[in-house]
Amino acid sequence: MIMAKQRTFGKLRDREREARRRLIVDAALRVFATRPFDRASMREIAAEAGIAASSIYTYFPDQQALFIEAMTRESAPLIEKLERIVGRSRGAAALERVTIAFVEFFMEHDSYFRMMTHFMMQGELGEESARRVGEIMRSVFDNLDRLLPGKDARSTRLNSHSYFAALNGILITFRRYPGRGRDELVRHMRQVGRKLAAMAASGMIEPGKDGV
Amino acid sequence: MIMAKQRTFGKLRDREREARRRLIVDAALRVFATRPFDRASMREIAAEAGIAASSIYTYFPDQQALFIEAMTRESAPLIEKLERIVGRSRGAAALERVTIAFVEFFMEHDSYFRMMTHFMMQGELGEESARRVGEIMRSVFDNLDRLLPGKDARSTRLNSHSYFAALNGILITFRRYPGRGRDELVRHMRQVGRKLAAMAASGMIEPGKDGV
DNA sequence: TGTACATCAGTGAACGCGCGTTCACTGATGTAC
DNA sequence: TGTACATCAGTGAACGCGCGTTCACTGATGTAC
Repeated sequence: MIMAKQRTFGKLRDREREARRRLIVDAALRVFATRPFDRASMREIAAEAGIAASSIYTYFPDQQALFIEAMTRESAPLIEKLERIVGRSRGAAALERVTIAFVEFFMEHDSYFRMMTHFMMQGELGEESARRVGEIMRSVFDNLDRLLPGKDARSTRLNSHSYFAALNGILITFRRYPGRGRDELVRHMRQVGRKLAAMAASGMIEPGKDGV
Repeated sequence: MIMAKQRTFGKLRDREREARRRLIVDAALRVFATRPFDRASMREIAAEAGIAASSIYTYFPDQQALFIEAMTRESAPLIEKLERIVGRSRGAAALERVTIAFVEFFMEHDSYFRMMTHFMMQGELGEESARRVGEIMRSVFDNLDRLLPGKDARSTRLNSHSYFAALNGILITFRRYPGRGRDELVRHMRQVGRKLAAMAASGMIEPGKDGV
């Protein structure tokens, strides 16, 4: 009996702990919506969550762990969106839809994009962080695989890698291209995206394999 | 006479000033070879140049100006390399050569790549800085234009933008892909690059326009 | 049911650090007469 | 040629800032008897 009771209390405590972690991550995401993630301080996130900065360390070992958690959370809707598109269409049209979705998503989630590229570029991640970044990337690759089938699994994956790189490049290169307004840039990125999608459709998809 | 003398002295002084600016930029580049540019402090660059940190401010208004100058300097050999390739070859082969050159150059000039993406992404550059970044990008576009002619000037430029984005994406995405060694990654990036080059060659270059 | 004790999330203040930049000053060099 | 003065590159120390993280402590809650 005592054991059972303890277990129940333990579970409740765990659930509360989880809930509090979530609140902190929520606060972090709200702060990230305000400013680039690398200018979001622990103090500011704590203030947004209504707790002391030191309290964050009860739930996360350090800043990077919190950031990675926030990033993982924010990636979920993108992955779902890609799955939905890939689930109901194929071929060049689907590729174009994925591309546009990618551009729009990252324009809406600026901090996430910066975080993702930051973590992809800096390469001094802890083991766990590297694992989680890798996992997000693989989810994207898996979806692209279904749109860009090559002559075998290896070649399919290479297609996905190449196309993902191109997608990233669009955002990196033109998100802040100097001297143009935001709307103009979004239009331009869509255009570049469509170009790349068309190019990939004609250059990558093996005839008769696109499942349409 | 006096005027002429003054002018000569003035010129000499200007030349010396230029030479000293160069020495500081040289030192900065040496430091950038050691660590990511965003961890290179003014103090460290000054130490490398053998002067006091405060002396840098005699030659550059602030850190960003120095960094942009260093970046501009470091971009010169890349542009020259691209020009050489484009000058003596065309079509799919040239595109592949450009792609490989791009990958190799940025693997050798890590800090430059990080700086370039940093400045492209952050978008809060001063007017002069934005102008210089834009200038570098345009130099690359101009060279790509000659390899990716479209049906008109507008479409040619769109091709170049798209391909440049893809090139950037390769580096961003795979330069530090977790769990792989550097050589393995370079091989992978070359492979991805060749894939994209082939794709662009078949999807972008208008038949009869590639000048081969 | 009441009381002494244990646990632990949460806190504010402080630590230690590193940074870009400013500023009063120096000393060497050039200028004027 | 010699002397008083002006210029200005270069300096070291300090300013002011913001940050991630630690730590001794608190007070509320749960536990044991």
